[in-house]
Formats: sequence, structure tokens, C-alpha cells
Amino acid sequence: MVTLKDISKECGVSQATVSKALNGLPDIGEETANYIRSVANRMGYLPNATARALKLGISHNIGILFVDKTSCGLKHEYFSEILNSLKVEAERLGYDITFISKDIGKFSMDYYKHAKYRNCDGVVIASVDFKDPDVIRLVESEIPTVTLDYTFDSRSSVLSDNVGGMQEIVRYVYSNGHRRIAFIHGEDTSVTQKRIASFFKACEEFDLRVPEAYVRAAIYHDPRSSGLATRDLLALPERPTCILFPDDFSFIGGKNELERQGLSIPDDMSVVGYDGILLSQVLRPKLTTFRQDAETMGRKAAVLLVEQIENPKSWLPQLVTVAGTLLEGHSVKTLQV
Amino acid sequence: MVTLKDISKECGVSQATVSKALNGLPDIGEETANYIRSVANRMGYLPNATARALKLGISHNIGILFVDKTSCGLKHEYFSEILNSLKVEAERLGYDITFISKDIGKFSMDYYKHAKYRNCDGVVIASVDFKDPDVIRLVESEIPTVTLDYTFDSRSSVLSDNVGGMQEIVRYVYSNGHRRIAFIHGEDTSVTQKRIASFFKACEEFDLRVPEAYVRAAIYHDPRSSGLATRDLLALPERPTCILFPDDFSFIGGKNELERQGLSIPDDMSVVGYDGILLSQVLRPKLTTFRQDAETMGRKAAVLLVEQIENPKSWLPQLVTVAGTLLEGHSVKTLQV
DNA sequence: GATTTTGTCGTAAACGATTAAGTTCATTTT
DNA sequence: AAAATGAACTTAATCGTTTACGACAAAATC
Repeated sequence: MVTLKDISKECGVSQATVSKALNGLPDIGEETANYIRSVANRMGYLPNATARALKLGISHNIGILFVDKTSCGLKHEYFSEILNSLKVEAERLGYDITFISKDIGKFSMDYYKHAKYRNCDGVVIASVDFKDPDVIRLVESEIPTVTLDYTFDSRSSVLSDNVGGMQEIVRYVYSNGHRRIAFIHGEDTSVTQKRIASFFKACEEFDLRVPEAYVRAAIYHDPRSSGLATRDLLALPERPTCILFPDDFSFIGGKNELERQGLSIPDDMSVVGYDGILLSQVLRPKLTTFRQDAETMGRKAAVLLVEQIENPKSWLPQLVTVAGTLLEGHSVKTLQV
Repeated sequence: MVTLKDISKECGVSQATVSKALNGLPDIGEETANYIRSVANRMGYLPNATARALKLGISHNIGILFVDKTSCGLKHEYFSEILNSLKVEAERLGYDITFISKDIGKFSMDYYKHAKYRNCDGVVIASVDFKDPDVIRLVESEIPTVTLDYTFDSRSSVLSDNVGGMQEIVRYVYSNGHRRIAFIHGEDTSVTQKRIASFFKACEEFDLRVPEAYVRAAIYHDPRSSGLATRDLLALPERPTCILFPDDFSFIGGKNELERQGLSIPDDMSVVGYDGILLSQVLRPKLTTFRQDAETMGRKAAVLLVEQIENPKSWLPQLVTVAGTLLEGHSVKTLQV
């Protein structure tokens, strides 16, 4: 490995001069600097990120919290898209990405310790149990953090516009003549709470009566539970004309149940998904759904975090809400009112 | 941040003593060591991975190459599962995971340089263009590597058993009475080549005639192209009785085409997928498919890499083939022969 | 009792980079 | 002509660890 010392010997100058030349500091003569740069280049010099991090206290490395246990983690396209764009943007800004977990080797440490151990300049928190004391400890620490789809006090976060999404869906469905709209929601999380609240608010907007039985709980990304909820909805004396599913993938469960009962989409039942993953766009009939802009969310998260890392003085917590798009498919029938 | 120096002051011993005590070296008295450990604990000491890496030349950090552009990258459950188990196992072994890319900040570097820059002890290479000169440079470097689903000379690799998988599928389909088996394969990669070769070999085993038109090219993870291939197959004067798809997800395209033509699965056409992703298990009829054991692959990759990192002397390149499982669904009809 | 061994602990030099402070020497200012 | 300025480098300390080597006393050996 070629170091500053090697270059300094080769050039007959001091290490300090080489360092300053390569970093473009002003107190090195132009020709010396050029010469040093050319030699460094010829010798294939690469700065040592580790040494730099030790000296500067800045690692140019950001941690990411993704928990696998709860929910489906990376298996969900939403999260893998976020991770990918986060990675791309972070790299563009000069930061690498390292996963943060609770244990590393024989040491069992919490997230905060792991992040400190690795000298992470900041951490992006996604897809975790936000009530976990270890998560809270991290968020309350001095390490810059950005959370996804959850907000802590005095911390930046990037949120998918669940309120707007749900509202758009209800409006769309209503404008297509539907008056009996059922909603199968996911397990109790802040995201779910927002969607439920927004659902009721939007219904109220149109003076829609929502029977209690029309709102049912299921589990995200779990077609089986959505299938059961669908069966219950279909068994109601006054069937809904449209069912909103917790997400595109779990809609498969509803689709199966509908087909089992010989009902066709959208003629016998209209349906709407959520997420806008690839799957929704290749199903036939194409699923009407609300696409979350995961790409922007990951990118924004990286930008917010790096801003905070690089301008700790002027930094103020920011909440960024990322808008989504209603993707109109052919799963909602237009009813005559 | 509490350092060795802080502890040494607090304990009234030298830094070296503290270091040795905490690392369990034998030349520190038992009570001194215990005292130091208790103080370190009380003060909340955390070793600094950066300083350690600089001193030891071992970062306990492994890089991972995942390219997003080509194919669908992390969006594919296969890869996200691999990534996850790789991460879990690496962490169990005491290693963190960092993504490696071509550019970082304003510097544009190749994979090798990036890995060196970050002092990665090794790199796992997955889901990339293995013909990329930058990938080849990395593989030919002194950095330990493990590749997934591709083998380089004198390098370890973890392979999904594509040969065995295809063989099992053909045997299963044949044993269910099918004699006209079509195969839609993915784009030209080493994985595809193995599957095609194995397909022909297995057919030969049973003296099956495979008309040229029965083997068609499509693109992995692309339902549209598989849909087109399906349409072509259905238009043949002598239709196959069973279609093998490149993967579970792209099967959706075939399913759409079949439904469009009013054909039902498996009564009018039998189908088989590949991968065994969640989707395949929730579709109705349940898809018969070959599940790749991505979890084991990721784990094995981590183990192989760490072995090589920690025992560079005794190390020899290893090829590990990970077996999969045929998941029997209800998408293959049993024909009377 | 003199010498060697053993058990503990300290000193100091690394690892590769950055940077405050100091040095040298030519040039400008007064 | 003396002093001040400034450009161009160098010296040396530092970041937090690890570790070869040395030091010293107590215990063991002869």
C-alpha cells in the first residue's frame, strides 16, 4: 500500500507537503503540487479512509438500521427501493453505507454503541420498531439521525404522504361512484393510524357513512390475513362496492378470495392497493394503487442526514413529506350514481 | 468519548496495561485486569474500530457489490434474502457490511480502489456484470472475494444448484405425464446457460424430443417478455402441455396471457416457476416452483469469506453449491400417459 | 547467597493521515 | 538599509490502539 510517506520520499519533500498538495491547500507551490500529484498518480496512491477518519473524527460513513425480524424488511420493494436510492445518493455525497445491528461478533451492543464503535457520522433509521428502547437511545444521542415514516421530537424525518395518499384514493373511488367503501388496514403503526384517520376524514368530506364492519384489521404484506378480511367483508349483508387493501402484495389474498367466490374484478368488486410496486403494474386487471415515491424518500433521507452532519451549527430538524402518485389501473369500476 | 488513556488515568496504570487487560492478554495480573475491566465498564468504554483498524490492518468490515442498474438488483427477493442472511452471518462473525460502488463523492474509483480505500477485509460479489473489467480487476486483486452464482478461477464462490433445480423440475413434470415441455429462459448469463444445458440433459434422459420452438428466450423478472414468449408458445401448431418459466415473477406475464386466452391453470396448461419467492406461494393455484435457498447462500458466502480472511495461509478456493427444494403447488396437472 | 526464572507492568514506537506552529529565504515596504 | 511581509516548506504533535521490548521485584533454582 502506497502511503504519503512513500510519495514524500519519492518526491524529496515532507509528508506534510504531500498531504497539503493532494488536498489542494494553498501554501504549496504550483509546480511542486503538480509534481506531487503526478507522482501520487503514477504510484497509484489511495488515501486511507481509516487513518483519515481517525485523525479527522469524520468517517464519511453512515449507518443504516433495517430490522429483518419485524415485518418483511428488505423483502418489501418499498424498503429495497429506499435502501437503493439512499445508497446512491449517499455515495454521490461522498458517504459509504454500513448496516448497524445489535450484535457484532461476540460483543452484544445496542445500536448507539454500534454506531459509535464504527464512528458513523450519522444513521438512517428505517423499518424498525420505533418503540424499541435501543432505537430511542440512538435517537436521543448526539449522533445525527433521520427516521423514515416516523417522527421523533427534534429530529429530522422523511415521511411518505400517507394522509394525502389515502385521501386521493378515497376521492378517486368516490368520484367513480362508489359509496360503500371498505378499508382493510395493516397492523397498528403510526403509518396505519395516519391512513385510518385520513380515510375517515376523506369519507366525512363526502358525508359517507362508514359502517364499523367496513374497517378491518389485517397485516401488511400478508395476503392470508387480507384474504380473511376480504371474506368477512364479502359476508356482510350490505357488501361494500370497493375494498381498499393495506398494500399491493397483500391484495393477492383478497384477489384469491374474490376468485374463489367467483367474483370478478372490477365488475363484481372494485379494489385498490397501496405502494405501487412492480407487481401491481403487471397484474391483470392492472391494480389501481397509490405509488409511494420510495426513490425520493431514500434520496431525501441521505440529503437531510448529510446536511445535518456537515452543518451541525445551522441545523434545524426538518420534516419532509414525500408525495406519491395515484396509479390508475383497471381495478375500480365506474358506477352510475 | 472515553479512550484507553482516560481509563489508564482513572486506574493509575499505563495505556498498554489497559489495552492488554481488556484484550485478555496473559501478562496482566488477575486483580488488576478485573479492576481495569470494571472501570472500563463503569466509564462506558467502547473500542474505537477506526483506530483498531488502522493499527491492525484489519477492519472487520466486508464490502458487498450489488449493482442496481443491471437486472432488478435488490428488488428481487432472491437478492434481498441473500443480502439479509449475509449480513446476519457476517455480524455473527464480527464483521460489518459496507456497500462498494464505483464512485464515492467527487472521486471516481473502481471497485478495487473503493474496497482498498475502505480497508475492506474482503468483498462479496453478487448481482453484477461479471464481464465488467472493474469486477475482474477486483477479483484478480489480493483482496479476498466470494462470488455468488458465478465462478472465477482460483476464487471461492457460492452457487445455487441450477443444474439440480432444472433437473428436478423436468423429472417432476415428466413424472406427471408431460411429454411436451417448453422452457422460457432468461437472458444469456452463466446461470441461464446452466439451466438450459440441464433442461436438455434431463429431457434427453427421458428420450424427450424438444422442438426448437419450445425453447424461448425472455428476460428475468420481466413479465412482459415472458408473456410474449407464452403467446408464441400457445400459437404453435403442437402446443406444449407444460411451460417452465424463467422465474416466479415473470410467470405473471404468462399467467396473464393464459387468462386472456381463456386457458386455465393447470387444466389447460401446466406451469412451473423458479425461485420460490413469497409470491409463488400465495398465488392461486399455488405455483409449483423450485425454491433457491437464498438464506443458505448468503450465510455460506459470509462463512467462506471470513474463513479466507482469517486463514489466508491454509486457504484454498472453494465452490459451494447450495441445493434447493422443489415446492409442489397446484400448477402442474397430472396427465394420463 | 548468587543467579535465573517468572509474573507484572511501563516505555515508546508504530499505523497513515492532518495541521498548528515554526523555519527559511526572497521580496517588498518604509 | 533595516524591517516587515509573505510564499513555500518542514517539524512535530495528534487521533486511539496495539505490541515489541525493557524494567523491576518476587519467587525459584542451584
